[in-house]
Amino acid sequence: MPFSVATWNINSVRLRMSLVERFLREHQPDVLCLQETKCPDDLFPYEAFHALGYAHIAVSGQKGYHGVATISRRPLDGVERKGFCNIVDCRHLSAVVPVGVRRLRIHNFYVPAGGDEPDPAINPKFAHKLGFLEEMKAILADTGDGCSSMLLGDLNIAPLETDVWSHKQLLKVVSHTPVETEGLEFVRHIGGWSDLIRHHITPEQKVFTWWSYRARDWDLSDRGRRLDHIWGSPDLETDLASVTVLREARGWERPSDHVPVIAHFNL
DNA sequence: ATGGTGGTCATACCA
Repeated sequence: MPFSVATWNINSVRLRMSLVERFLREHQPDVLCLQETKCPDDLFPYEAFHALGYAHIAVSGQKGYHGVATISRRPLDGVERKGFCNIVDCRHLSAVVPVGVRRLRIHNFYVPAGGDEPDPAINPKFAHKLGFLEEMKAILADTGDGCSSMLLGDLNIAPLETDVWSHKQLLKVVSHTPVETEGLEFVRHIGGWSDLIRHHITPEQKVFTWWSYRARDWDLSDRGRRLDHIWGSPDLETDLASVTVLREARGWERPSDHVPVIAHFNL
């Protein structure tokens, strides 16, 4: 049975609802995980999603900052919102999607960006990011309940050398410092997760999902990073059909600085 | 070494 899931840091769902609608019409993923919705739950644009056939929506939003939402054409069961680092940020949402005889738990994450200075001693935002990673080690691919699992979202870290435009020039830049890249890889390994984007696109090949707003010509300079991820329990590796990074969406009118990433499965 | 752009919510804060 074909099944697809997408992740997209939308940077304000209300401002960019027309882009979301275009994406859903053109790609029709079964499940869309949004980050940085910047939208309180009571103001979420439910109706626009319902009109496109997405009847099942779980949100964890707050005013102005952060916020995640999981939008689905199939029922969502067992919705959970985890808190991290004793801060009331809306950065996680999980739900279980029944697909045929199988059940798929989908964790939607928005990891803290971490500020500019990569030193936890002087930058509380970076300390928060490292603390968040520490607590993410508890999110396991196999929880023994018979579900396959996915962990996806804006993890704000580009772990591999080919996940950034210049490994050497970004080694001291937040998102690609060794403490972050090694930390994220540890979270992934200890949780038993497979990096599904890299399962489909070899590590030799550069892949980016984010390009800064500050570049004069993002497309020409191509100084991107792979900050958005799709991880899965190892059983999903054999079910994975393809992964699409929708680079063209960065060139849409008034774009997000992140683009959608879609994983297609045969479950 | 610096500033570059964009969103939120009304003034700086965050990315």
